[in-house]
Amino acid sequence: MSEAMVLNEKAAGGRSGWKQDPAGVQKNILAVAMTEFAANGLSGARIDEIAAKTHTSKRMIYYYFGDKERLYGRVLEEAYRQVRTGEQELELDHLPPIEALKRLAEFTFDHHSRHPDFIRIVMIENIHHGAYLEQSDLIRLLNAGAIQKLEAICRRGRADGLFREDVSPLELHWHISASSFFNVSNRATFSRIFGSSLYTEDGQRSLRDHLVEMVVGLALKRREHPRRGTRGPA
Amino acid sequence: MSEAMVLNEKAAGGRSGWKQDPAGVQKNILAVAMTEFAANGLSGARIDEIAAKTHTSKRMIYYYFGDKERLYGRVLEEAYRQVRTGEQELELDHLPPIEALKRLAEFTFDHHSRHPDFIRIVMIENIHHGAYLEQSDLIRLLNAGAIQKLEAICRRGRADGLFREDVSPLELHWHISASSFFNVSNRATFSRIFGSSLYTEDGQRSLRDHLVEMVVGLALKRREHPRRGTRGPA
DNA sequence: GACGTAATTAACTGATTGGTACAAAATTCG
DNA sequence: CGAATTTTGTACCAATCAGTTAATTACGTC
Repeated sequence: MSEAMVLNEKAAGGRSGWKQDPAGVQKNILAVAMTEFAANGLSGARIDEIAAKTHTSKRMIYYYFGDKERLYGRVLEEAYRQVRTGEQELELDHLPPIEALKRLAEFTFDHHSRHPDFIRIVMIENIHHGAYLEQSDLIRLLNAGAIQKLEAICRRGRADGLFREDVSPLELHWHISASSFFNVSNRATFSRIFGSSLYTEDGQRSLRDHLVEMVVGLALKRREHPRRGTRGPA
Repeated sequence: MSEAMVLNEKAAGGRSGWKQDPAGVQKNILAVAMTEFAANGLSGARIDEIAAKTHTSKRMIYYYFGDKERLYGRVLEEAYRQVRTGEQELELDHLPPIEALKRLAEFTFDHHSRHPDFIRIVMIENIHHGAYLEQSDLIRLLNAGAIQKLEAICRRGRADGLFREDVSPLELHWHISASSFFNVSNRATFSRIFGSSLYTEDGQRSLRDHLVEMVVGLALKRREHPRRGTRGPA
């Protein structure tokens, strides 16, 4: 004990000339943690590894974030914040409803592609049954307006007599999200099983364009009678 | 050492009257491991926990499967085997192309819903960048014919002049998979953010029916000229 | 300048983990 | 039947892990 104290005195000696930067340190930890959790998941990521990749020490992770799970929860919030912030830049009000819907679907597809770490964090969160998301008021807040753009488009589309009366912004959002998310989330397995042609530039454009076509088809009023008992738009 | 040997002799004494069942033990381990890996992921699952839930000892896990990762790899194969086996039961050849496509899309959506553990294992495998799937010849074999049914439908649809000439079975498969998979994989986060209305019986039916409608719309030849510069099926 | 608090580093800790060593019972084969 | 092999269980092990302790430096206030 007294020997350990002596050793401590020796080892700690000599560190001086530094400035406190609480905000910077927290930010650095969060950034590194985001990468590590996205790469390895909550269970797989290692605090020592995260600490080693920051400009600070493991102690500060516990000082600022409490424990591993709370750090992960903060990373989850930060991931949502970054992505939702990126979505604000999309301007649709000046476009006619059909154009606006297409633009939104295209943007969403590409936006997901641009944020693989966000996709992975959400994948990991789903593996953990959304338990950490459940505890976050911030994520709820960040997502509160997530489908308002779609709602506005649907209102306008219906008012113009172009969209179905029963079109559901929630479902449209779901379908757009499904394809946009899956495109990133399952690329590893899908491409290994079925080849990587869909993950080329042409393949991605095709997927995106067809998603747009399908979503618009879902939103628009039908113009034909059913054909052969099917309800296909034909 | 000699004391440990004595203790070993004492502890091991008294266990007799058992029959060897190598196949049964392996099967039991695989079943338990599937549940544990699906629940906790590769990193999060614990060998001791898996062993405790089997009818055997941890030693047998290593005896039969070598190590944790190889066990996981076998679980992955087994998951694919079960799901692909389930898909064989679908008979489509007697149906007209449009009906067959609809039936396939519906079946796929429901089939995914019925196998949450498979979905979770694939999610986990994607977190691990498909690295374990990459090492499996069996999975490749199991998936070799995964889109043959779709290919046959598209051939028939094109021959009947109903489907687009450039319809891609691969893309159709992708779109059907995207929605079917996302429906299970992201339920935890989606429902926490947007509510659970889409995960009721009515909501699921709506999602499935709209998926069918969209996919059929993608496959069918268009019957109209573009409208207002859009390429929507209108 | 003294004091109290915040921020920071390095070393330490007990528990857990995947895997191994040893031994015993069951089974097979010549 | 005996020897070799397979199957099985228990106890053990070194490394890793998330988290903690002790100490030092920086900073703000009086």
